[in-house]
Amino acid sequence: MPRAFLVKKMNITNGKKNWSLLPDSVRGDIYIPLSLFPSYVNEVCEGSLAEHSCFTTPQKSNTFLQIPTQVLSAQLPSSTAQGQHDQRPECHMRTERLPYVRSKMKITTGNFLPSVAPVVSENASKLANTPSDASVFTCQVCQKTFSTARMLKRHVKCHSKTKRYSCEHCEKGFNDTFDLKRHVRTHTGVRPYKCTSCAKAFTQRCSLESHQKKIHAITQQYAYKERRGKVYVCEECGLTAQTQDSLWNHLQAEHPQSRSIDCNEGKKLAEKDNDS
DNA sequence: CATTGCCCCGATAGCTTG
DNA sequence: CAAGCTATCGGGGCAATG
Repeated sequence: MPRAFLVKKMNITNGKKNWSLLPDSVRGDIYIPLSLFPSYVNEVCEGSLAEHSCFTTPQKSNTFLQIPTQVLSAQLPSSTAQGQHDQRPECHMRTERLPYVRSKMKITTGNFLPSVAPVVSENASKLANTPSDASVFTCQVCQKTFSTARMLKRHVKCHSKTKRYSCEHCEKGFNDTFDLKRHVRTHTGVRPYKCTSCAKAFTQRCSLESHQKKIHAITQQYAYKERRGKVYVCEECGLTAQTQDSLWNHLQAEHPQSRSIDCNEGKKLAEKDNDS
């Protein structure tokens, strides 16, 4: 039964939040009215063309899109919006629905606010002279900029139809193994993140932290984007271990048939090879 | 040594449910 | 409307590779 949360609909409410007023260090996101998105970009995104064509070398001129400076400097087209549109056939749950358009776009460089964001590489070259001296790599599909080619290359995949990892339960595709693993928990019911104040448990850490903050007034003492302690999750029963060895022992004792054993076996062997 | 791929992560949007 | 759920995607560590 398709969950309705997967049936996303366009909900571009201009002015819902004035993201341009927020410093990137605080939010890093801006909202893009769909009306500002050039229609021909959609055509460009068809098929795998995006994956092949949306690179620019750093600082080089960008003639792929000619979007007015005043438009882009305030509101850039949503990359994920187009990506989602293309990705519809990947999931049967989403087919024959309105194309889901994410209104959010993350500004990843952190070096500039939307109001002063460089539009094309002429301005980007100026950005390269910022103290961080970060190069700017621009996606030619959505004009999103990245400080490294590596980030751009990965971003380009979101414009592509192809998903490398698919869920064996629902055939939904993901670009990231971790995203797939996290998704599978929705089928297996594994909820590794348990609230210490009540009996509730969650599939994602942020859900737990949100719950603790709202319900128990427990605020995590972490800085923005600070990493929490790593937990090793048994995807068979949801048990969490503090170390890989603990998880390994648990798997051997409780789930000897688990495929996780095989995966961990490989890692263990690799570690042994490295040690020797 | 630079690049690349894999893996894991947090932040958050947009949705459903009660 | 608050709480909870899930997907998306950028950031970054680390090991493998050329």
